[in-house]
Amino acid sequence: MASINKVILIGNLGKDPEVRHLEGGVAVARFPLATSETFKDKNGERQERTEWHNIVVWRGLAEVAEKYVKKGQSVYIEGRIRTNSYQDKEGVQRYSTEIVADNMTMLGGRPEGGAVAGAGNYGNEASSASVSNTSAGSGQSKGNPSNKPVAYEEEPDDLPF
Amino acid sequence: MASINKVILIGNLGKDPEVRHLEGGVAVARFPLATSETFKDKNGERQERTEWHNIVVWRGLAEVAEKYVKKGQSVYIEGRIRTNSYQDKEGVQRYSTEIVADNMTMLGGRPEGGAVAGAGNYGNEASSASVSNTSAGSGQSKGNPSNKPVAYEEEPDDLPF
Amino acid sequence: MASINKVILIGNLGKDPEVRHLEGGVAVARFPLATSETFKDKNGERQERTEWHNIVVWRGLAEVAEKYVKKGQSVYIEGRIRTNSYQDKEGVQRYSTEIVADNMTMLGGRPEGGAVAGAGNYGNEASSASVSNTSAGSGQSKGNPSNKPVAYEEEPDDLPF
Amino acid sequence: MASINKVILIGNLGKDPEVRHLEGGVAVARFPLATSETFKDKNGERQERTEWHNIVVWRGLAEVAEKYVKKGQSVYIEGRIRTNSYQDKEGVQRYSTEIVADNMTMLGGRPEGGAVAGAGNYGNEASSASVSNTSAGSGQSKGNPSNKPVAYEEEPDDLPF
DNA sequence: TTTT
DNA sequence: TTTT
Repeated sequence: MASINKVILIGNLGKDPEVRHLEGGVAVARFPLATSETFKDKNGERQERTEWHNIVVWRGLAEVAEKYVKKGQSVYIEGRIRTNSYQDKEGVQRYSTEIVADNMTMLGGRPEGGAVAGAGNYGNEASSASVSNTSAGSGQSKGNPSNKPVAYEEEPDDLPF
Repeated sequence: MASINKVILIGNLGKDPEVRHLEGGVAVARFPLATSETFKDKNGERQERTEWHNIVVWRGLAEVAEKYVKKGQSVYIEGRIRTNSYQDKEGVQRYSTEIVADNMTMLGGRPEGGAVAGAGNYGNEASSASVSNTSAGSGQSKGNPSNKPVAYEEEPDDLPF
Repeated sequence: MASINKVILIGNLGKDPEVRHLEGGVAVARFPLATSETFKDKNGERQERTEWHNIVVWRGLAEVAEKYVKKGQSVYIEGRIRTNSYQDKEGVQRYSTEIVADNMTMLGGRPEGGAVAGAGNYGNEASSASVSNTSAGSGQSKGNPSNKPVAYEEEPDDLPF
Repeated sequence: MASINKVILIGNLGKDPEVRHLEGGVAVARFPLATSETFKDKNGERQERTEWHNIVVWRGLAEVAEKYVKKGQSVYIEGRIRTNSYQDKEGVQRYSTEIVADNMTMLGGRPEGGAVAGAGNYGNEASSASVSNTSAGSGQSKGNPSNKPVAYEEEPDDLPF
């Protein structure tokens, strides 16, 4: 059936990406991304609300995230919403929502250390669709022998990442 | 800070909208929306995965939803992601993600009863930005004396709906 | 430099797609797509304005367009804006804007003949990213010996279509 | 009829905005915005293509553009495509495409003079939906006695800007 | 030149 | 947990 599931975010990373290399060499990176909006409450006072998004990127984009994207930086994300369900220890069905990104573009922002020079610095490298999403150097294991995907991290070939 | 939080969905309603009228006459409608994607698994078999989105619409759009949108129909939704947090009965912090829609356009689809004639039938009424989002006829209470917003349903003037 | 160029349209085809097969078998389809908006003029009268978009689709999507998409139908298009420049016969620089689609999903609508049954009928076939955008059967020329791409229709491998 | 016409751009201003104040005090700003994409040509060489978009912003956003947005800066634009038609001096029908923005967010970038301090500096002021789009201080004419809207710049109340 |  |  005709279906669209599309998300566009511009926000700042709350932490450095956490990168894992699954069996077969496929990379996955995760990081929290903050978006905030300001509004006036009923007393006319300016308020701010921050939304936290769990971003997941796969393969080539994950390796870009690993190398170039840091806490504090601003990125553009294009992807889709995905809600995973699992059972908590009491056996209750729980849900966890994440954004699977298929495009990520760095916009600059305030990197921490200082190593990353400035806004848009790695724009070309990181940009968007041109970053290959095919398996990222399978075989060239980057020292991740024991990492296992968590329960809801199904085999990458099973799902349309 | 520069921030964008935008969602675009095309999907089908899993149920008729549930509409409530808060104090002051502000309407809120909620309904589940399904999007699905097909992909090949590692055996080359076609698989389908359905994503369920919790849609929330306010004020004028809620009244449009109440009158014209039914289970099975296809709608275009534009909005933003919002994650509410609450404590479950064990005191554990839980999260619930919804899509607050600020544009909703009917695309037709498969209404159930038959009362709704056809695709796009009410398109003009329902369409998008032209639907007023200012308080929907405050005072003209539609018989909802006891309904109280749930905990995370804060006062509408407190939040940028 | 960090750059995004993204268009999302839902509209109706003004004509059947015109399909051409370039040397090498790459297919290109073009069709006009109407979007319309209604608004109140200063006398409070409802007015309608229709926008016409020149849609271009390549390769696999062009073949989907050729087979399944007809005048009158409603489609979802995702793509990017592209403005071609050329000189008119007086040597004046002119511009022509088109939308290069990389995702096209049929939403139904009112096909003419009647052969196309109903809304979303070919949704699965046509849908989105899963439609291959790799060269569409090169070699299997579909009888297009003399068609040459127009001036601004550069070699497909030269441009990121 | 169900119709969507939506554009999302991130790019850099090619010039400072040109602002005009129509009768009634309504402001309009225009500026060219560049987006660029890189791709490999058939020789495997990296090529870049730049797209120029004619951005138009009205009312409150125009005044934000006038005050805070400068050549070289990076902005996020959300709007819709609009193609105006006119007759050239030979009486031939010509078309000119522009993007009417209804959301503009500054992302920083490379302002020229140096007066504008840094990335996202005026983000809060400029941001998005919160910028009023109602008539921008009618009466407080900013010294624009003779400027007349060009032919295709119809009365603002006639069109859904 | 579409659709409502 | 980010940013302004």
